[in-house]
Amino acid sequence: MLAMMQARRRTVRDLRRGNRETLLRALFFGGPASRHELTAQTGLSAATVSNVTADLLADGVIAEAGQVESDGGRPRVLLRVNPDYGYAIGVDVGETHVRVELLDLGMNELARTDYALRPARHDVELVVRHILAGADLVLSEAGVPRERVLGLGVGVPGLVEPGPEAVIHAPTYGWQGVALGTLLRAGTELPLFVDNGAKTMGQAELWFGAGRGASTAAVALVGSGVGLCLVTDGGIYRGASGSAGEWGHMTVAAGGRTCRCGNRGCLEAYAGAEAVLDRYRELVPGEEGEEEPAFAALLADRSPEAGRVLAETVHYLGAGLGTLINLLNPERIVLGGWAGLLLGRRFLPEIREAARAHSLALPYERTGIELGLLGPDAVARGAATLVVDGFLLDSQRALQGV
Amino acid sequence: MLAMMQARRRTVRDLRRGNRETLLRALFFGGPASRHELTAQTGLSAATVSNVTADLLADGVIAEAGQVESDGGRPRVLLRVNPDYGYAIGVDVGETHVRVELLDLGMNELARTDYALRPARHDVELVVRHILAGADLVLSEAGVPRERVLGLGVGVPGLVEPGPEAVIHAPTYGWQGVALGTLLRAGTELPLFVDNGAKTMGQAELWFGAGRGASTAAVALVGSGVGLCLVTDGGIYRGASGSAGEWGHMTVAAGGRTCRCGNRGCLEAYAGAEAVLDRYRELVPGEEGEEEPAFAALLADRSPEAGRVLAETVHYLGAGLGTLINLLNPERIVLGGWAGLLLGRRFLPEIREAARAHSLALPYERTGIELGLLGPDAVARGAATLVVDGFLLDSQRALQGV
DNA sequence: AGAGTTATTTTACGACGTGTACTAAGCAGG
DNA sequence: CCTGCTTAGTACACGTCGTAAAATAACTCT
Repeated sequence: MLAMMQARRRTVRDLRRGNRETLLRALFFGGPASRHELTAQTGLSAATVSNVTADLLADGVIAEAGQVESDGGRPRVLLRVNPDYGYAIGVDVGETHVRVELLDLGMNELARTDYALRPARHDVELVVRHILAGADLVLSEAGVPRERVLGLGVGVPGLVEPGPEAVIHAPTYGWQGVALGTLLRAGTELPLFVDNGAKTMGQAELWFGAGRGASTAAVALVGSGVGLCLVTDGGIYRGASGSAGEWGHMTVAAGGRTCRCGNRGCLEAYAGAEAVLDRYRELVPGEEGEEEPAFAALLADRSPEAGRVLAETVHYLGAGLGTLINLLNPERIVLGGWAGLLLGRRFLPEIREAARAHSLALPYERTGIELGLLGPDAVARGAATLVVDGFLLDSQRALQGV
Repeated sequence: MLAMMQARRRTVRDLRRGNRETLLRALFFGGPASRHELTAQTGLSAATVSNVTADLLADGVIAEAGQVESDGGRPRVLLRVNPDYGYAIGVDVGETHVRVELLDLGMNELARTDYALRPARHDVELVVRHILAGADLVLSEAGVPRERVLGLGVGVPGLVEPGPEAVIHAPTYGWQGVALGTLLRAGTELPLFVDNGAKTMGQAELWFGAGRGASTAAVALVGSGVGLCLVTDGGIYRGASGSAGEWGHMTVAAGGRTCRCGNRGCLEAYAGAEAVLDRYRELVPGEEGEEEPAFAALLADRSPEAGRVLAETVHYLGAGLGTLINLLNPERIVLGGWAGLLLGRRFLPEIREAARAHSLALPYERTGIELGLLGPDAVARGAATLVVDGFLLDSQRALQGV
């Protein structure tokens, strides 16, 4: 019922909040800008820009940043987001480590710390302790007072149900219905933002990487497994219960190989690094070693067996990408994740060709397929962007309750 | 750049427009309601409801609709959308006919007409003439003056690029870059809304059928081919260039059967009625007849061959649905289209089971898979809803220019 | 120093939504 | 018939908002 009714703007004060947000986003993404430029960028009148920026200045959210000389007129005063107004903590709960980063509002990294995770031992309590200890550590290391922290963002594997409990289902970790939000809440007062790691990485690429400027995109995270972040209208698309983007388990070969999820013919069973290495070892038996070096070695291997496995991988990846293109008609697709980047660096033209072969001509032409530009920090960085996004949405309330 | 900046509310008048829209949608979808009920439904204050409804009443957009007795107080005055404020024309350009319907704002059908299309002869000029003649006919038949028509909605097959030209690419029809919008514009002044038929059907199911109340949904149109309407935030999702939802050509069996699109392993090559019949005829040779009776006969056929073909169809359909569930995490999936309804009536439990087998447990559980509730008129009816949606969005401007 | 130019801010104004007080319109009971 | 009582809807004063126009600020150029 409520569905098609949509927009729920109410009072005239929402207007102010919205325009404040618009201006702040323009400054955050558009770098330093003068009030004059802001009127052009936002479509607001000069008076409103002046008015709202005065508020933002008074609150300390933005600051003046020098002037720009003019050729015969009053010089423009540049404005920018005050990097020290607040800070965001981003956490990446990965397969082999928990990484904690502290960023200011200029997205400068102030401190970081890493905790190694023994493979296949992902005790939830331990991870929670790492996150909380890491947050304490980076804050004290950078000398940032806790009350200026806008929040703690966490990128985790698996399905995350939105809400304060942030219930996680990550079979690979043995996490079944883990309420990470509740567990973290017991140890910190900070606002929490928990989401799937592919989604946080996706927002990082969208804001600062290969997804810049796209309002409709898909960011693929190909690592040991396969994840995805769907972007619609410039924001992460989460679906009805937060699990949208489970690309890795789409069926690309009905009745095909068995996936670790139990089904058959999943994309992940063909394109995930673990599965690729499995397929290779079926052809050329060898001992199991660490995944990343083994995958790199496979890419360097010029044997026909390696070539066959990789060609197959590209083929199925293309099928998966083609389905994304057909189904979602994205403006851009970003290929990321450590395995995705390794594959892409060598095979991007082939991957594009495979995607073309598995999609309709028109949407394919409208889609740019690019490699991710952010390194291995993208997940933690993206987790911090969740925090920052909340701040941009309502900068007035952000630090009030603390 | 502009992507993450989003909301662009500007002036205080947008507020009014938005609240007017909210109220009007509440009345359109929530049936007759008193002002008092509207305050609860919309969250607006009683004063604003009174104020805005006064505007709407003055404009004739809504009307009073009797009273409701009370148990000891002033009785409520019911308000409803004035069905005769404006009218919408919906057109379905189908495989075998062009259907034109005239609806009032109460979504009552006032008139309709059909033009048969000889199969495989879909001359664009002819279709345009049918549409224009049909519009004239239904208007004169119902005695509706042209200046009270809110627009002409058309559901067509294939990819539709948004914009006034409404360029269509429908290989099955031999339509390559046909600017239907331009062609229609030459023959009528009415506001035009051209979109893919699966999308129009989807919005019809969303508004009045099995999709009611869902804000995230996928409506599948399984006919001779396979189409889809994706719904996000209660509205049709179109992607970057309008072609989102090309579900029929997703790869479900990499390297599998050749599809009429030229690729291999497309869902449509397994689940579209044409392909199903082809597969059956490979097992049991027979002459080609009309598709719908042949498909119905196949469903009635209890031979092992028929059973095998149908089981396979259900299997692949389930793979396609499972991918939708994984990727989009919809609240609801509606199975429609003539072949989809025939299949679903007999095999809905099996289809659900196949979808379950091809998706992750959690999102599957959150998704309701239902049969479409609207009959063969859904495409035309949905085309009219495009018009109505435009009216609800800005009822003030809707009939002004005419 | 004065004219010219461009960037902000101030001012006056009209539009909006809200809360409060008020009016309208019924019922129950004497 | 009249007196409370209840509920629905409206009028009005108020504070907020964004805007256009006018004013001011802060430069450059001559």
